[in-house]
Amino acid sequence: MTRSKNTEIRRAQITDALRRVMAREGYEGASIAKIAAEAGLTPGLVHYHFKNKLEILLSLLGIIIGWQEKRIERLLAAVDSKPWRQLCALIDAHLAVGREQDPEMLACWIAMSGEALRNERVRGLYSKAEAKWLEGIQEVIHRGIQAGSMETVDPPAAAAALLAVIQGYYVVSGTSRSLIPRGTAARSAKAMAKGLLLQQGGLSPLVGDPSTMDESTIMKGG
Amino acid sequence: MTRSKNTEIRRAQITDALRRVMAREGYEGASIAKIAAEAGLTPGLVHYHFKNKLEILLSLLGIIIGWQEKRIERLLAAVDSKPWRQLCALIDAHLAVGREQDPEMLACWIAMSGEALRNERVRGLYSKAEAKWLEGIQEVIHRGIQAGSMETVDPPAAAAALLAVIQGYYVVSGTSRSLIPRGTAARSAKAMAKGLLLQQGGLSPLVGDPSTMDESTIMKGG
Amino acid sequence: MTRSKNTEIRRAQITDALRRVMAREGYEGASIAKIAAEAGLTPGLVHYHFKNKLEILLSLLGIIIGWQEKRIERLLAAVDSKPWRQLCALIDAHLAVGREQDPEMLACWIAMSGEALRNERVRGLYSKAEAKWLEGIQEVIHRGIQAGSMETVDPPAAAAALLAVIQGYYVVSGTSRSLIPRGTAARSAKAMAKGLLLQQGGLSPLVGDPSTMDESTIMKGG
Amino acid sequence: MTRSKNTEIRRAQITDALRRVMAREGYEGASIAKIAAEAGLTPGLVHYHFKNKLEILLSLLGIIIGWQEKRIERLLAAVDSKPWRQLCALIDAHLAVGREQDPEMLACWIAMSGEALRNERVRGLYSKAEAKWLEGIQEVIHRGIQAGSMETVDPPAAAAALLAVIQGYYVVSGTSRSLIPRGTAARSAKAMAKGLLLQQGGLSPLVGDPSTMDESTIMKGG
DNA sequence: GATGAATGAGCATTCATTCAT
DNA sequence: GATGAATGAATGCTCATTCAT
Repeated sequence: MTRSKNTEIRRAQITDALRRVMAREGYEGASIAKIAAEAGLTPGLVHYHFKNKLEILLSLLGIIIGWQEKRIERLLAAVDSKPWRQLCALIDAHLAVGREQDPEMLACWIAMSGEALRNERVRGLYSKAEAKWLEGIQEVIHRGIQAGSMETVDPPAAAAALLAVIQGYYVVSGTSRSLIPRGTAARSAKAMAKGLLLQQGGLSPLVGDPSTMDESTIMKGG
Repeated sequence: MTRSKNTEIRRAQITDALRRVMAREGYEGASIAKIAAEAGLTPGLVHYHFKNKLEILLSLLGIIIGWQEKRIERLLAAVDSKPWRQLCALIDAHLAVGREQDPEMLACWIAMSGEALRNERVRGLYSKAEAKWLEGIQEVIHRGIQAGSMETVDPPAAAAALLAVIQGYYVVSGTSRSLIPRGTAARSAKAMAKGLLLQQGGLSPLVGDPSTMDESTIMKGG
Repeated sequence: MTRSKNTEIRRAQITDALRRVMAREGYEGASIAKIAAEAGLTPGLVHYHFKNKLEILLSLLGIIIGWQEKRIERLLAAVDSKPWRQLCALIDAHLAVGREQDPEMLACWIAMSGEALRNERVRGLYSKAEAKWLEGIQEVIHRGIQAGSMETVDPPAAAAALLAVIQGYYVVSGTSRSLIPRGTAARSAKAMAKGLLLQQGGLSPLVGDPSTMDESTIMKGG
Repeated sequence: MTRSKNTEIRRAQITDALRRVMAREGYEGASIAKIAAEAGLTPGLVHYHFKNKLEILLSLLGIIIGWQEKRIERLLAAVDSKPWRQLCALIDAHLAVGREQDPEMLACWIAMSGEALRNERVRGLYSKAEAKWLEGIQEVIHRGIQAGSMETVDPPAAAAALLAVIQGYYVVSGTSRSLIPRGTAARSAKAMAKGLLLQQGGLSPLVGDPSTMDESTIMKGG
């Protein structure tokens, strides 16, 4: 009696199984049979709980977005923290050694980017996940500007740049791990954030049209 | 008597067809039948010129690497150019509006990253392409340090960071184009390069252990 | 609730369909589509019950071995029978007119010998089937020697020779049926058994090195 | 000019290539491409010289028959030889250690038996090859009977039995080599020939209807 | 004669999905 | 809810054969 409606449990099992299989074999490679086996269920049951394979992927994306949301909320909730502190915490949350994303999720994320390219619904949710990231970063930048500790002419561009940095480290570390010296990702990301969000006097030309920029301009800035 | 060979032409046709189909449908989705149709050939002929599907992918990767190589060589050949100029040129070559990678190639590149995760031979070549990028960046940084116009404690890390930025912009612009304000990629990337390669006095703590960093330290730097 | 299994029934259907198709078209000629059609099933279902085509062949071989085993056990179980009687029964079981192997199974057996040449797993099982035959023959010869009614310097060689006779009649009758006068196989095989297992005084030189043998030696024996 | 009409050379090359490939891979496994490669030719050229794959097989069979014919003619030409000598020579020619058929031809022969089962033209020629064997054996038996050194109520059956022995040793040694003790084939075959062709007084019941035969009958014979 | 390109049918196998039980 | 059978379309690939050169 009371044990009816285990639907949610089953859906979670299946979604999580997709995550693990997809990390190993990609989305196309994650057959219903493999997902079912990974979840300890039968293929038929998978389709009882999900209309089709795409729905499982969307469910997984939804869960990832939820995690993202919670993580960022928690970080921003530390209201008393200074903006730079929060930004560094945000970067560390994604890139710091030891606290690094688990490789399974990383492979999964890269695989999803491929699906996002060609499926509108996946792209919608994937964008939403990236947008959550972006919002968090933007919020911190906004506070930094308010507090006077950050400075940029184009806050959305700066936030997008930091998002790109994080995504970029994901892809490169997933596909050619050895190219990134161990433990440098978070540190470099912070240095780059500094470049984006601390305007040094005289350096602005560098940020401007590169065609008008020459070595001497830069040297002056340095 | 003996019929003349057209293998190279056909291989080029097929490879290019894969590029176009893969941009639309991913690697798994690019069936031999679709590739053949795209190239205006029959499926059997595709296998006459390529041992299997993977070989077409590797052929495509090889071509991309060749392009990369040439592009970077050309940029670096302008020996008289100042390092910062060269670095900006490198960044522009990959990210500047107008000269942007064609979207087909971009989608293709993302799809390949997924294959690189799972297939050793693809990963090998993919890494090689990334390594070519990296070499170019490192070469410029090296010159910049020699010339005294750049400064960093960890050149390989800085180069890797810039590689990640480029890859990151690719992925984000491919999967959620609207998140990146139009025309800001190259500009932001240069600002971040500045953060990496221009050490401002007193700012080093930011680059160091974030746990020892507080707001005041950063302010001093700015 | 849970649907009942019919795998064994289906596997038997499919295995038997292979036997029939293979008799007509050989192993390579027995496509999954043909096997499925012969069994009244769909090709997909064949692969639901068998991992691949080879497994169907091995299943068929296993069944044949089982039959062999039972037939021979039954024959030998007649313990009180005299060895020569048992040997004749064994020969009759394989070669006697009327009780002859069904032609389908015979064609199947020849087709399998071709696969046994090339595939290790098939060869292993095929050998096992032949070894079962051999064991039966050897057991009877052993009893014959014990009882003093049979005589040979090399029992294993004699048993192998009788195995070859049986296999030989199979192949010849399968490939050029008219060459063997109807109804003579079992009779001739018994005469040959006599030559192997009844040592006549003075005849040994015939069995020895043929180079030392001349007509007069043989005549002495006869 | 003079070098035109190399057709026969090419046909021989191709036929011989089929023999080698078929020994390794069977008839179905011997693709035109493999045959061509083995012969050092191009696939197109194979079809210039042979209408289709079957014709190559028939050509090969024709050659084998020719060999058979010559071998047997040579043996029988030694008219002065005594019949038992000739029979032993015949057996040795096929089964004796050292002079054994080359394994390539043996595998080839087994593969052909499979094709003979289902293709009428192959079966026709295959039978013809076996018939040549048979003729040789029958001729020797005839001489033996004339000379009084051999004795049998059914010469064709005896000849067929010896053919079966030879074919049987081929198959068994091809498919499960270890079952036949090394070097015993020819010796056992001769012993069996003796059983067939030397009627010992009182033994006839064994050769007759087995249902009328009992142990005592046989013991009398021994 | 000879080459290599091209075709089209066929192959074993995989798989998302449906459905009877 | 849950199972396992069943389907049918697709996939990568092979191959005998044809043909322009």
